[in-house]
Amino acid sequence: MERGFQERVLALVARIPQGRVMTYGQLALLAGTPGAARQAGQVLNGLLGHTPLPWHRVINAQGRVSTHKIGFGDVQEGLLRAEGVAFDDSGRCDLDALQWWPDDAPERTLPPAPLL
DNA sequence: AGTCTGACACCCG
DNA sequence: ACGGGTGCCAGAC
Repeated sequence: MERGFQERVLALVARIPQGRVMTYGQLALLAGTPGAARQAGQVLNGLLGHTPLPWHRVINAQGRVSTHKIGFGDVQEGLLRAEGVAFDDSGRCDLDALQWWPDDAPERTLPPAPLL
């Protein structure tokens, strides 16, 4: 049943707490495939509308939703707002404050610590 | 500081 | 075996 990458991404998405977010690149990283951010996006693209998973809690590294193309932009933003996520005028949210990392994340998949 | 562009990486059908 | 795709990053404007 294990499909590998896809299943791991979905498992991660399922764990994102309400009011928090993860990025595509982050999902790929934690799924064990750094650089496969676009594939993470493709995985999510498949389940829009027919999934119990909190797909709307996944945004891009710029802190903005990437679903406008597919017509789910407003929906996603609305769902996040309902959870307390604030978006500024340019449609961005504060990733530093809202991005969620699993507590059991291996150290090498942790966010780069500021060295200064 | 903000926005746009192009090269790049990579799983899945 | 091959190309697409909800991205990412670095560099230019």
